[in-house]
Amino acid sequence: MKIATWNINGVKARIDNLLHWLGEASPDIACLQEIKSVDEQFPREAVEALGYHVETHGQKGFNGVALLSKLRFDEVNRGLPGDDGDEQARFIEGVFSTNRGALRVVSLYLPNGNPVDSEKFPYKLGWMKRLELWSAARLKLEEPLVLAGDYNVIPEPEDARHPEAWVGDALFRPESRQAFRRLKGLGLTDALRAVNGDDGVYTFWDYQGGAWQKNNGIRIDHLMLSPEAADHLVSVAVDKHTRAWEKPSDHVPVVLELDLEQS
DNA sequence: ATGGTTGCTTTGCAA
Repeated sequence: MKIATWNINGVKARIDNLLHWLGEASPDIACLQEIKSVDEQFPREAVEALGYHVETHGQKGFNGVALLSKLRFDEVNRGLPGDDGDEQARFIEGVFSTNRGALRVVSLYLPNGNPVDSEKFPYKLGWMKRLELWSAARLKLEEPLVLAGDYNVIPEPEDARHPEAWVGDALFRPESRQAFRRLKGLGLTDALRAVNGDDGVYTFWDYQGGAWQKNNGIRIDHLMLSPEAADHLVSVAVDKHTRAWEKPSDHVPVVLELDLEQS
């Protein structure tokens, strides 16, 4: 079972890249972020033609997440609980049937949080607290759970080519990193870190300043696994080559393989 | 070096 996450930075601008990547990577479940589209305008027919079921949680202009799955959805839940006033589309959960029972997969787009002296930073930290509470409740189910997405958090200095340039940024502020550590402390495994160690693997390179050419990257796209999912961890790969494509997203896909089968 | 790039809500905003 291959489960991937990719911030595609606009599904309408990226549809050719998305279809090409789905064809070559063939994930069983793909978690997309920043579709920047309302549900009605998501190019679902083109994706369905490749054998995927499509569930979206979109909004006009920005944010928006989606789940694409070769498996039938048993259940879909939109929105992160804990704040009825939160209108931003950043969270969608799908439930699937496997040979080991229910598998839960979340596509999440955590708030960026910049600038830190605006209301955006407390919104980010509040969102992370809600994610922690939600995760703690889900972990009690003792099921395979994959929390995949753009966390907008650089967990450690090793996750940036130039960590000194990120000091003070919402992605690297102590409060953001602490909240990420609290999430891990619940018992979640950072899959890419577990497989690769601290060896400078990145998932995002800014469009500006020749960041890609200089490998000035950061690792902010993460797949967090419950113990029941981590027990089945086979491999994690970063599809770095997509960053060199025409009209690339500034993020690249991360692909997780679990020793689970659909049923 | 107060810049640089991309996508959408477009001549501003969010990333």
